[in-house]
Amino acid sequence: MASSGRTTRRASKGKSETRPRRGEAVRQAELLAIAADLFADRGYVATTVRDIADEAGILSGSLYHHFDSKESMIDEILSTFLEQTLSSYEAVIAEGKGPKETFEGLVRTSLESMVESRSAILIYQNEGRFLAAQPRFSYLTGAHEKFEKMWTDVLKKGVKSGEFRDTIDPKLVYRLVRDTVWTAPRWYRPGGSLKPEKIIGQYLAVLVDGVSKH
Amino acid sequence: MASSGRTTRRASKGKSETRPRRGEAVRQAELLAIAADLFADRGYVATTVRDIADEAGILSGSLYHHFDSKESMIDEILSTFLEQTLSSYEAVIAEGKGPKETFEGLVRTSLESMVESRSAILIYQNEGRFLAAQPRFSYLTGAHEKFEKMWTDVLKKGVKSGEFRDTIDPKLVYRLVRDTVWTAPRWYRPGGSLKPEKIIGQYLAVLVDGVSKH
DNA sequence: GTCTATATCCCGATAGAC
DNA sequence: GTCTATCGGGATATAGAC
Repeated sequence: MASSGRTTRRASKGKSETRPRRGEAVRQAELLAIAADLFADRGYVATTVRDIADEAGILSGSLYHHFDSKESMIDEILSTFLEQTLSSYEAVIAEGKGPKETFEGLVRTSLESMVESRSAILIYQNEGRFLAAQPRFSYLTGAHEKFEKMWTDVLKKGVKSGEFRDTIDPKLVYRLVRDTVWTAPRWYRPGGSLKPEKIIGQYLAVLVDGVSKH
Repeated sequence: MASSGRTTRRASKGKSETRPRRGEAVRQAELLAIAADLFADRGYVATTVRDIADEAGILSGSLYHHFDSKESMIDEILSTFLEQTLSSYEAVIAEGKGPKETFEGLVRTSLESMVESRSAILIYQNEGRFLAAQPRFSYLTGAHEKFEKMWTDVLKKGVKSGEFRDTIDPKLVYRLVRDTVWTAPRWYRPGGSLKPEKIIGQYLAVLVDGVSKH
């Protein structure tokens, strides 16, 4: 969900709406998907609201019926993505397996999210640092800290259990792994001949072997 | 060097120049360093020529005495960086050591370049894809192909020699390693307490162990 | 080599008709 | 829910004085 207090959608004025069939939420999601692809490909600043409207087949002014601002669009995209990621990480950890399997699970779920959330990951990677400086996007820092704790906890447990080498620095290895899995969407093409399962297999082999004791 | 045919600097009109002492090249390098830091921190599109001029203590119009355009600045920054990187990779390979040592050398020289070229690496990573689509920056694709060949050649030799696992896919492992080493400048801070040698040590341990046969 | 002053363009966003 | 029309602002770049 979007950060508290924000209104992404303009307030609706009447109580009964005549037409829907497809609700406003559906239309909003369509427009957000278009915006996300453009933000990911060209960058947030370089993408104009006219670009987004063009792609949607409407005029730029019409976008403001659905969203308060360009900023609220990227806000919605990022907060939704972070929610999903946090939830998928929690699910992996809740399985209660050993450090090695949990580490594998985190790598796997991160890479798997490329298929559905490729644009959001790219936006998170490319625009995150810049946005995190603004109060409206302070939740980015919060999510970042949760992620770091989850990953480093698993790494530390693996060292303690003897499965991982005791020479690894959990914080640095976390950064390596995080940067690795979140950067793959730069060249991964959904629907291409290179399947996610192959990428996951190769990445798991290098990363798991890279931290394990032999 | 900049790509052929471009004139980054305005043509000088006279034959004898009265003043230099510190040549124009020095002043240009100063301004480029300022621009590179801003491009890296805020993004190329979000950085205005006024930002650069402010930081240099002059007015925006004055910048155009030194450079044709904002675009020629990023061009100069990127082409210089790619030249240096290519040259450092060639030096490592020319040592003629085994696949493992050569692989280590490539990782090491990439990470070491963070200290001197942090901004350029960030710009290359963040703006490269967008720029490569323009004819002026087609040399980015050329450099990219050379880098890929160098890295994958080393990986293939390691597989052949038996030092690296024969299950690795050189192209995919190359992408993992490349993304890993070029993403570290996102969080590395020159002059901070986290020394490059420590990062290099941890990264080498994971990556070399991750590809090696045990 | 820098400043003054400005041309030209395009951005995000708004008001109100339909 | 989209279009018409437009605002106010800020962008890159230029011409010429100093």
